[in-house]
Amino acid sequence: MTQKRNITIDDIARDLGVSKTTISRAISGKGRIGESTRNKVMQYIEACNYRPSPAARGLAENKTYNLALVLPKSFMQLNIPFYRHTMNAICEEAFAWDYNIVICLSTEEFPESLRRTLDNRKVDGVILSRTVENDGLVDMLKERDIPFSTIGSLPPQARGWATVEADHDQIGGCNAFTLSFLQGKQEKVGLLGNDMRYIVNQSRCAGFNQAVATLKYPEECIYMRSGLGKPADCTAAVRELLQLGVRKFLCMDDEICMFTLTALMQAGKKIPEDVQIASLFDSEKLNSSPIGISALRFDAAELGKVACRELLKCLRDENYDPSPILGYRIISRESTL
Amino acid sequence: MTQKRNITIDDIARDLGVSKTTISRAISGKGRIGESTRNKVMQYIEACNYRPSPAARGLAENKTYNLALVLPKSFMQLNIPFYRHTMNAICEEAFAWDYNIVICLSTEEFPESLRRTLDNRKVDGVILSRTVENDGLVDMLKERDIPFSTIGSLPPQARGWATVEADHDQIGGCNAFTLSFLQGKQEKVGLLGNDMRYIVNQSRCAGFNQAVATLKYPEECIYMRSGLGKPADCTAAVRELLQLGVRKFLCMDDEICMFTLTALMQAGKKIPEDVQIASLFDSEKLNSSPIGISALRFDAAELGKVACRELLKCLRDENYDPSPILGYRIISRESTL
DNA sequence: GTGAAAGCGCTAACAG
DNA sequence: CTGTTAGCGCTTTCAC
Repeated sequence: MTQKRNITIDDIARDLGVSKTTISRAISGKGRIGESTRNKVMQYIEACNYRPSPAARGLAENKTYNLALVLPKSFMQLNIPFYRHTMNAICEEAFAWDYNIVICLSTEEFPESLRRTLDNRKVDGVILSRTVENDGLVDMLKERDIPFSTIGSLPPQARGWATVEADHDQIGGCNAFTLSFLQGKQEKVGLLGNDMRYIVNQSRCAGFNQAVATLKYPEECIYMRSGLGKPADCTAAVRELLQLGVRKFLCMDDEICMFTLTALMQAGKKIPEDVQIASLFDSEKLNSSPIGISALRFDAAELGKVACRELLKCLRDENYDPSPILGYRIISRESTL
Repeated sequence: MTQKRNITIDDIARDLGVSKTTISRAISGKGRIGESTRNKVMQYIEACNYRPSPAARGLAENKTYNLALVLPKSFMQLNIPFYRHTMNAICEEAFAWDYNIVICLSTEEFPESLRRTLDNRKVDGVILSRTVENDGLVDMLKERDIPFSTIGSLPPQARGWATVEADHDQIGGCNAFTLSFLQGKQEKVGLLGNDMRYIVNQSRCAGFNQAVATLKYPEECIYMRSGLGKPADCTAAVRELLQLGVRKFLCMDDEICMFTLTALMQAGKKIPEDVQIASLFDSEKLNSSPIGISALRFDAAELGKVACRELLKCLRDENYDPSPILGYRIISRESTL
């Protein structure tokens, strides 16, 4: 029952007794065309359920109507809510523009997937799902001069390389959050984080530093520990800080926060009576905590959506915002009462 | 520094003083071509870093070199390790064949994403990441006669509709696992699951039933409860079964298993002394249990890989296995000692 | 406002 | 073994 050959623009032109140019114009809306002919064409198209071939259009226009979303392989191994939410939003936004998302599992260590996708000219633009220091992928994109947007800010030396650099107001948010976390009597505070090569961690750190500067917090009351990706490392750091008399634990992300919480509870600490804990990134992971954790909330989905949308606008030569900044919300829960 | 226009097959033909057909043949390997000319061409191509345009090739061959991976939106909201692992493997396999994966977030309730991708002829084939009863997506694929493979078996009435129907030996695995779980003295057993419209749950149930039949387990000792997607529902079911004297809890998947475990511990039961628990699906989620949970292990990544590979073989007109079945492993841990 | 014709870059008969 | 030629389906000058 399926027609062998797909119906083409020529078929329609013949059936309607007009030229294919006219059909093309009716569909694209470009060029001048009579209202009546246009309606006639659109109706016919609707009736026979015609769809232009993107391959042919792509060849003629030198476009693919595809965007690459670059995801680190670790996204596949670990449960990282942030990536899921951004990916979801990106797919939805792309759909709204009649674009498709192709997945590239690439990092600087394994750039092949993205590289070949670019070599093959399979996409019109790229979305980088995270930003890292000295990212070879960014260099690759810049060299080839292909439009791309980043989720998260680029490091200072690469500022402006991306077509779109979308981020939350990490610094402002972390500044405000730290300010409220540290209010009241001055106590020793620990800032715990994982990999500092991630720009996002650098920004959070910067926000924190702004806050302690404002508060004129003495340096000897501040303890920073990073590289705590493994639970054991985090536990060790927590033990050490407890020993040193730290009473406030600020975690750079949700995962570190859960590690820290576990370590704190193992140490027999009562929260918030004995010690306080909070996270600079809220996520559903914090839900598995027996106690509500105060956290800074960012809208991952919105960020993905914006990163995708502005890139698409650029590809369409519309006005776009090259560096959209999104807000934050401070969520207060029992852990800091 | 980037050459404005991409280098084409014609450029090479001209530079090398041969026809473009020759170039085409050298690249594709199809048709006869002299060893020496071929080398000459390949060398030149290598030197100038030429890549054929997939858009042009696609137009000529009526192919896209893209595959769609259909994922339920819930994948984006929930932490479901299975999807992550299959997706990872699928992307890798596609990469190995120089194909790209485009993501369609679609379910029967929201088929638009897949539908439009097909309407636009953006892909050569489709991979369905799960199978459900009466899936509208399957009908859509079959109607359009587009090659597709499923991860998981199709329901009986749709058997054979897919190009490739890849699955683990759910029935055999669940049979064997149940047999070993139920060994020893005959006790009341509960089978807990979520949505029975998923074919995978039906298969697991079938495997379980085979086992109890073999063991001549009396019907009044078997308690099945399904639709336990919400923790509260699961807890209620567990309470009820405990009341009824059930001592063995077999869970159809990792999530239900964690719910059940929590409910059991809340009820003050000691495992495995008081009650035993096991899961018909092993995953990293079970790691967050304080006690090792016996489980049936399937290799999600391998399944995704096979589903992708066999589909690709089919698209290349190579011999392929339309219904690959993968094995399982029984993992014994403390929960059933 | 509409049409003719020349591509876009590659594949695939069909000759030689 | 290699070249000629005619598309694939759509966009886009440039005339009319």
